[in-house]
Amino acid sequence: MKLTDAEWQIMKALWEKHPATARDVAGRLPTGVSWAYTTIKTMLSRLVDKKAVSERKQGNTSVYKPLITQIKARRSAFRSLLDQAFDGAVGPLMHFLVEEKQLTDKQRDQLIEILGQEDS
Amino acid sequence: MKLTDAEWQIMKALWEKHPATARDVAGRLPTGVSWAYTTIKTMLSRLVDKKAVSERKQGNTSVYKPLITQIKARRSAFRSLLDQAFDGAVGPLMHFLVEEKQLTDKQRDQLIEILGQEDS
DNA sequence: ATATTTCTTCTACGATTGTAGAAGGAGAAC
DNA sequence: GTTCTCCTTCTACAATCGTAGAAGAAATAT
Repeated sequence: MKLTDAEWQIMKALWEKHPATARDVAGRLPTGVSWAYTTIKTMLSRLVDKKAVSERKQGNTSVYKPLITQIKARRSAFRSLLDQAFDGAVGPLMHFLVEEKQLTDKQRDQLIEILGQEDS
Repeated sequence: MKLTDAEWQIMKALWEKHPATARDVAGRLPTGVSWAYTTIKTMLSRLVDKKAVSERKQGNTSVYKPLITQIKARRSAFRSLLDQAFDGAVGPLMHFLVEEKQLTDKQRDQLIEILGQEDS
């Protein structure tokens, strides 16, 4: 289940709060993303087609719920990145992170701590 | 510099060995990816347009070189994933990795080791 | 009842992506 | 010198993506 950039915006809004109407979604888009109401509806319809979202009529108005979890979407996006850019392996990614100093010292320490919590 | 899926394939071939002709690139695509020769040429042209690749005529034949490094492409892809799927922060990604058991024990230990090598 | 607002569905349209054929020039083989 | 082969450039075309207007139905407000 591969989501496009715009679809991620919609999904994020939906994960934050659902069920939600198109109007609700509009209200939860990050400031800076200001799509026409119908744009949001189009996106939602496409997501429904893809079975990423469910739609139910509440009177005259559609109410939407995510059908795929954020975890699942993350897994898929992560997999794609790994396969595409890091030879499909976590190792190269880790090297990248460390070498590129994408990790601040604080983050690194934090990470070590996380990793230390055996089976938390 | 955002690369598409197909463009990544071409770039990977080019990073592996360059300068390279379209024919060279063809020879280095993973088995399973079997594009028409002209498809590869089209991709290369688009990458030249994007200034991701340089093109130089060697007699009648074009010879290509990557203009952006793999590191740079990785950075960009990584950034996109982070912003899109992990609230733009490394922390959530790490949590994801650990919680999702995307890291095997061995990888985790390995990672801890990498992180331990202060300023390597 | 009428006017206004708010939804919905349908249709559209340019840009990008993946994929490749057609046509022609140039070098190589015979 | 004619035929192959290989390379180039141009053009194409369907699918997907980002974006949204038009038109009509329904609810709400006056």
